[in-house]
Amino acid sequence: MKKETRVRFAPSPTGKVHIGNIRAAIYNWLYARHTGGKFLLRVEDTDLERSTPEAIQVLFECMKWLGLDWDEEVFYQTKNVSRHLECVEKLLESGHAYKVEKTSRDGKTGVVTMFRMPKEGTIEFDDIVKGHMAKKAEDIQDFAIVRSDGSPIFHIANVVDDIDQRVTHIIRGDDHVENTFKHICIFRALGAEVPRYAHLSMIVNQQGKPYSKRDGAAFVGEYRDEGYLPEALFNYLLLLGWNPGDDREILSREEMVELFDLAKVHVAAAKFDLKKLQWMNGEYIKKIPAAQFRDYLANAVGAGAAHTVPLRADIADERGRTAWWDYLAGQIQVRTKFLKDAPDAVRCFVSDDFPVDEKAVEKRLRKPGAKDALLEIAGRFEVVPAGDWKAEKLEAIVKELSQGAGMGPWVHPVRVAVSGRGEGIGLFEMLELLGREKTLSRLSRAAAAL
RNA sequence: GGCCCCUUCGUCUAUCGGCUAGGACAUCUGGUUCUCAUCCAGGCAAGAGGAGUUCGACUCUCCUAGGGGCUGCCA
Repeated sequence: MKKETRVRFAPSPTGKVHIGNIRAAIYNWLYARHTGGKFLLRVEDTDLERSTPEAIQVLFECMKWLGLDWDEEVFYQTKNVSRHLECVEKLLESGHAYKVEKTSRDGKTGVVTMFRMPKEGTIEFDDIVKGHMAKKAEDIQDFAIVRSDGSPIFHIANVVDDIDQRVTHIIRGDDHVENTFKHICIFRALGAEVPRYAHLSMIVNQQGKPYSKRDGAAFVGEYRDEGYLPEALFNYLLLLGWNPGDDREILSREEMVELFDLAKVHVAAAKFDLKKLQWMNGEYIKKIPAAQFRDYLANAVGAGAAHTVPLRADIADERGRTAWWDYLAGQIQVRTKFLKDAPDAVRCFVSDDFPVDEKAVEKRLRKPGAKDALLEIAGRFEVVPAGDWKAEKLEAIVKELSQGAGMGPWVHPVRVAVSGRGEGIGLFEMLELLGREKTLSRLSRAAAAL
């Protein structure tokens, strides 16, 4: 029987979750799901000074948001310290480690435990993405594994935990390649099987530099706050360094799991392109089921599950209200780039107290002829009975008014008068949704203000 | 400095010795249109440089240049 694949995502909770980091999590998760193995989460919190509970909470939230569910219990590195030290004892006994008095960079002097690197030979491994890697043992210095205060250092903790968690594949950032040569030596010294490695290239910023904390938009939570859909971020990050081998770019989670292949992961660093993420986000917004999008909007503006239509007393029955919301939501969905911006487009339909864009007023209303246009249109609309108040009918009226000269001069002032904005859903659809009464009252209110 | 890795349109990428170098995003042009979007049609745009191997090189080898990683009692 083939050994079960076990991978782990092992962040250190010293800050917010970085996009490069979360991409490593995505790749690990996909590899586990693809192989039917296990995806483990290990919190490497041995840096007591910088690790915080808040960072761990943020980590969990971000993973949950992206749909990265892990198997088994969360493994906290600090809880395995006795095992780390036990293994250090073994290394000391076998001569793979030794103690020495050292002075650190910041001037502290104390006794640390060092791992003894082999002095000759070559250390090699076959990286699933980078290919064959080799390094002369003499090029690697002995390195510390226990601090002078007795606490284990990353290298030993990381390896011992991987042994204890029975990790079979280590998929992590490129910045760990050099460590890998060291870690392989520890695995061997401990008599453990060396796992397979896959090192992922970095994601760099618009300037082509590795993301740093100064970059902004480097943290997963910021994308959520900006209104990006988790599916879009997930898909985008996946494509930064991997592709299914054909022209498909928008992939369902199932397709991703089925097609993901570590061997096809790109070796070179990839630059993060916000424009493409935005496009992808729009694609995913279009894919939201209509009813779900409609409910999101209704909830966002307080209409809730009852789908109330505050401005339309004439729409009384439940079916009519839902149909009204379906119509509105359908119009808005295709124009939505960021989910969080969509509710603003709804305000003028549910309240008379809607925001007004002064620039639009200046451009479309405070113009010679605008007032007359509003009054003229209002006059023509007034004779339309409530039963005929449909987009097609209203459009026909304005078409006739404009006599083939273009509806712009009529349409623009009306739009701003009834919605307070210069852009939005089709005007006649807008008027139909608003209803006869509200349209007429807003037109006269706007005309009176001019 | 030393060791290691990387290099195809502006960006993400396809190509695994036969290429008129394909797609997507961005951008530009045109169409649809009442605005903003959507949608449709089309355009611009790439193998870092140099040697070598080969009938043939983006693809293999070497050198150079540029970029990156590591070189901690951080992870």
